[in-house]
Amino acid sequence: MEKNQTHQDIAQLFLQVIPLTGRLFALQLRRAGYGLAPGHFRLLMLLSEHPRNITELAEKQGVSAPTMSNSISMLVDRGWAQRVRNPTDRRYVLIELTDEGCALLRDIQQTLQDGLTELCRSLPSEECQAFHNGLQVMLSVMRRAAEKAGITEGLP
Amino acid sequence: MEKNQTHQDIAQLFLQVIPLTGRLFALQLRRAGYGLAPGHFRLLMLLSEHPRNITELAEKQGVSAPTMSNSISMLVDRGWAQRVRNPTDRRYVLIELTDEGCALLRDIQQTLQDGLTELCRSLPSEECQAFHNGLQVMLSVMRRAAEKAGITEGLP
DNA sequence: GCATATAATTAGCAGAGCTAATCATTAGAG
DNA sequence: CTCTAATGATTAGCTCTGCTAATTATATGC
Repeated sequence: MEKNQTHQDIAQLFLQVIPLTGRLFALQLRRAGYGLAPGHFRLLMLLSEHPRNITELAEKQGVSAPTMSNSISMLVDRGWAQRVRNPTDRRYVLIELTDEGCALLRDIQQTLQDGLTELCRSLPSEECQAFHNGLQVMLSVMRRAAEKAGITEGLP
Repeated sequence: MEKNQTHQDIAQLFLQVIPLTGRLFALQLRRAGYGLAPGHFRLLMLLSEHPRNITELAEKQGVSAPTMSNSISMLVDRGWAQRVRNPTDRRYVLIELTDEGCALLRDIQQTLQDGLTELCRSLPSEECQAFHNGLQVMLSVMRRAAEKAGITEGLP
């Protein structure tokens, strides 16, 4: 029973912190002025690993294929990605980041990272450590959740 | 220099785990079938504390007043909230949850909580503890971030 | 008592999500 | 070999969440 108590506490904390964090993430991204939605940041990260096709991206992102197709069109229109038809099976369209797309991702990552690093700076080192450990557990938990939800995670 | 290394690690982990978590959160909410966006969940939580006016909600949520007005209209149309004019200053509109709105929030909270509790069940107890500690630090960090970003946080 | 400030809404736009329908290409059965 | 399935991507048409600019209603203050 004691352990279930902890699980409840975790769930309650989680439901407080995640929506807040999500709002902040969206807000920072909006203020950065690139017109990127929160989901597109992850999309850029997926593409930065290696080119992928629409269907795979849609699955990994947990959205429908038409939605992904539109998102990619947006990235292409802005010069951040390009469509490449697979010559051996011409049904497939491989999406790859352009140099500008890579630069954009690096830029946004750097901005967000700087902000967070700044926030961590005033943290006592044991809290820093706790944050770090907690994030590691959270990542593994969320990866299992992703698997269960059918959105194959796919980041290294 | 060693501490900055930790900060970097934290930031990188954070940028991996938060977008993934956000996608999962949005997906679960979409699949729950209430037609709620991730931000609306937090909005319901804010309203469940006590009634607030549009401007205050917009600030706390980090969106513009017109956007908040529209979101509230949606909640009202679906019977989850109601507008009440403040009689002493009739410019203000206080938004309060209806009983249906409270029930909806409880319902969604329960669903999300159950899913997370289930995921935690298979976690070794020290990882559970690490997750819990990490979330506490994260909450305090995000509250400071919210303050810096000008979205006064306001949850207890 | 009238100008100004404040709270909320409306108008009008872009973009992200959906389903259903369509187009292009490949794979497979006869 | 051809003609039907299946598969991948897109288009069409909708809803909803964001935004800014403009409008309406109410209070405040000189």
